[in-house]
Amino acid sequence: MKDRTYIKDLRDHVDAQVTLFGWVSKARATGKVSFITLRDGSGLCQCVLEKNDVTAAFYDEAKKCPQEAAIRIRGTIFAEDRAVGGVEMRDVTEFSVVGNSGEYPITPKPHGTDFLMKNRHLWFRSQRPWIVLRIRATIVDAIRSFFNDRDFILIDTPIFAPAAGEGAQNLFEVDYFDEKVYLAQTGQLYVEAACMAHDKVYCFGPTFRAEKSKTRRHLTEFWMVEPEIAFADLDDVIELAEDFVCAIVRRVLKDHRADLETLGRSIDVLENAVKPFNRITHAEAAEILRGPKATELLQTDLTTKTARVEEIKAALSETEAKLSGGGLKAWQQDKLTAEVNNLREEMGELEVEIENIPHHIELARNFDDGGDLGGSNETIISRLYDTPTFVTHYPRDCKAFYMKQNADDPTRVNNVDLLASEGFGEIIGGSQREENYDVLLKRINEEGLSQSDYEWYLDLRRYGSVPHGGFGLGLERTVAWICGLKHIRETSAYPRMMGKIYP
RNA sequence: UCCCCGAUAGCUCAAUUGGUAGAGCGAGCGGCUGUUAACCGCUAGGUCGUAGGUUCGAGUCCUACUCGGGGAGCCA
Repeated sequence: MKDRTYIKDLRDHVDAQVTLFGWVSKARATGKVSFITLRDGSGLCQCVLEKNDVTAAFYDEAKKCPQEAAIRIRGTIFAEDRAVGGVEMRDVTEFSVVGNSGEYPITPKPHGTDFLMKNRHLWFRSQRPWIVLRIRATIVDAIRSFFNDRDFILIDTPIFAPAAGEGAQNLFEVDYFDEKVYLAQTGQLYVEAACMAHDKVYCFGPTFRAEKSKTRRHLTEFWMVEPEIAFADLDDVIELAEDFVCAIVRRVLKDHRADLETLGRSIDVLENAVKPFNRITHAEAAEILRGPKATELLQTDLTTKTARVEEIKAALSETEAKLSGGGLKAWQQDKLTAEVNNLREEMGELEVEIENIPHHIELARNFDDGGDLGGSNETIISRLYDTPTFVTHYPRDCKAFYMKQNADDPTRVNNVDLLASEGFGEIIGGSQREENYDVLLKRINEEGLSQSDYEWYLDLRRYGSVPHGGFGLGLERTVAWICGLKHIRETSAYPRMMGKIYP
């Protein structure tokens, strides 16, 4: 298979003969011309076969080629404005089937989520999921390059963890030779130890949460990258996070502009993700939430969403009247029915949102200064600004034991969360770590954790303890934000969620 | 754990107050020289999620269960 050209390179082969290998993504045939849209690992290309003396030997076979059959095809590349991608293959001289295809379950028509998830192994051949997984791969590469280029050392932290960090109810328990261990929910404590050896380190791998949440923001298995830096305070951590997120976004904009447009992602929103990001403290966030701005935002939401529902209702009755009016071709009926279904789906979502708004208003108004930000509050804060927003200095009592107590206000810690714009939620959580032995030990005891589990961790404060800190970035939430996906399951090739383990 | 919605052909969906189960796509066959979800004609394809109940009669009504979707709580 040496003589093979990839579709992404076809612009360099105009007027030349090439051989393509790939899968039939779409096929249409007329009497004497048939069109095959071919997909290889690099893109899509339309191949046009005309029935003539040259093609007689294989024309009928090619014409009957079903969706997703794997083929080899040789022909000449022409510049062609009518074809997607600007080039197409004509004057085909050779054609063969590498692997035939049966009745392919995923058709060009719409499918339901359940069906698509059960066919995830096939679904990601389709255009949108195909693009999303490519962007994910680019983001992973951007993450690795960012840290490697800055002399961070990669440390792989264990997935079997002996002790529960913070409360065992959201961890997966594993039988480890008759001993109870847990699947890691973070590599942070381990990466802190490595930080004292290498100064700048990061880990990047899967983490697990047994949270019984069935929402569009949760997976039970997801990837997290966690850098840790020595001789650093909270400001250093925030600066690193800011540079990091900017670098990822810039890389995706550079490599995937056309893909983002295909996904329908607003490029402007991503271009707004430049330094400096917006920065507020938890206390300021609380004030905003309880103040008129938050309520106003939600009231406006309520008005626009209610108006949209009325609009949809009008459109629905109009379309339904057209449908029952008769005199339509079958395909017109099909199209109108699809429109009706889309409208109904949108209306259903809006109605749930409208129902929740009063609750969210109450949550914001009565926000407790001593508590964590809830999901709806995060959404409110992030939607008030164009750039991603850092929220710092949360109350000590709602955060993990290892976070550095604030010097001016001991009820707060030097931590930071980064909220992605447009209500996509928290993509980063980080902090300066408590480097003082006595304070850390006191916190471990206060949280009711067993000191013996953390002796090794306390050692870091016994031998050359320095101010240090880091953060964790959730890969899937970042991909969802950058691609503008409303559901996190689409960011992973094989998403694991509550009640979902196949394929 | 709680609340709302759903389950009918391989897929997406219809089926009027309870009265013979339908369409499009996909599949198969035929036609058409430029298609972009092509088009035109024909063919095949169903224990209406499971188990009970009401009724002369249940896809339709009732109960329980299973599975799925969305949300709340909880969380990163």
